[in-house]
Amino acid sequence: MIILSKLADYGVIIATQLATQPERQANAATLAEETRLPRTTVAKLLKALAHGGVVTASRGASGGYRLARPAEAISIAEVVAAIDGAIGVTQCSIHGPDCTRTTFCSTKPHWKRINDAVGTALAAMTLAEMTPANLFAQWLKLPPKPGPTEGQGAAP
Amino acid sequence: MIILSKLADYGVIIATQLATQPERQANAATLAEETRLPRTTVAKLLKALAHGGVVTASRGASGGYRLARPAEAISIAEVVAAIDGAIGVTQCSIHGPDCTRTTFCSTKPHWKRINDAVGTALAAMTLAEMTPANLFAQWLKLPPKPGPTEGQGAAP
DNA sequence: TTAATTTAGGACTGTTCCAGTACTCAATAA
DNA sequence: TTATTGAGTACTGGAACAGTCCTAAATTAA
Ligand code: SF4
Ligand code: SF4
Repeated sequence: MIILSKLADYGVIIATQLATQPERQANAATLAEETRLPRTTVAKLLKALAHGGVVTASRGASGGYRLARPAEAISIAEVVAAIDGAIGVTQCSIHGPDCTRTTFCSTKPHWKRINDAVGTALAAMTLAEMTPANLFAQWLKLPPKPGPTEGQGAAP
Repeated sequence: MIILSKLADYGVIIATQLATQPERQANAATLAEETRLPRTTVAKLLKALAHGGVVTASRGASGGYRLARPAEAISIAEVVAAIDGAIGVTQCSIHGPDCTRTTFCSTKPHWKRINDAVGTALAAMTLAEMTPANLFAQWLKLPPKPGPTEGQGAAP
């Protein structure tokens, strides 16, 4: 059971690539080469990322994409949501009363806790932490985030 | 982007139904009526749950299913894995070097953290906590998990 | 102005996998 | 024996995914 779709996975790769050189403006073809992904697929994903507000686009000659915000301020959850849509564990977590069982389903109220925990897991990791440079921090066993961390126990 | 498949969702519902009366042995048809799910689908799911070690089956007349262990010792992750297979965020999290990009993928090493966090979220919730009876604890804002088996006593 | 570049926005297609059903075989109790 | 119940497998329709392609619009350079 793989949670992320291939495209969402690739989307994170592309966004991470942009995060390595935040100032540069790269076009779709260049990013495709650097990430070794199909050009057409990269173009499609960048459109979705732009639509989701993760990257900003400039059209025309010498145009391209760059991150809409600093990499530290973009979470993996945002990138994934821009491609695969809102993240939720069950159908009722996203589309509300779309599921016909919503009126009498006994497990429905309990899913919220799991839903929040999963969402937190994806929202806690930023693009900056996905870059290769950040790998050093993990090798050195530095604390992953100096700010609010250790969010294992859900405490709403 | 819905994480759980419908069948996994239904599997948790069925397992939770069994958890409400752990001593009883119920057959597939009865569980289907109680959960208001299609009989054939329930039968299919119970087979998968039995295969995954979540429930034990007794064949023959007056046969049926019951939980393989106390509800407090069965996590949601187990139930989901019994139906949808091993849980992982990316392809490389489960099938290892199946993805052709595994040798040069820059994001691969970072997914582990997210993968663990998601797995923990699903492993932390037990079937006992999914039962309707446990809903009282949340209404009273009691600590979600006082201990492995301490939840039975009535809360003041 | 003209031409080249680059993204925006759909439309399209083949494939895979999900969800549900049906059938036969094996085991058990009355 | 015989009715009951799960085990195992096979099958099908349909939805969603993954990938490609085309035309229009915006921007820059000549
Ligand atoms: S209402 Fe129940 S069956 Fe429907 S999506 Fe929510 S948990 Fe699943
Ligand atoms: S190796 Fe990279 S592209 Fe392949 S599944 Fe892992 S993260 Fe995704």
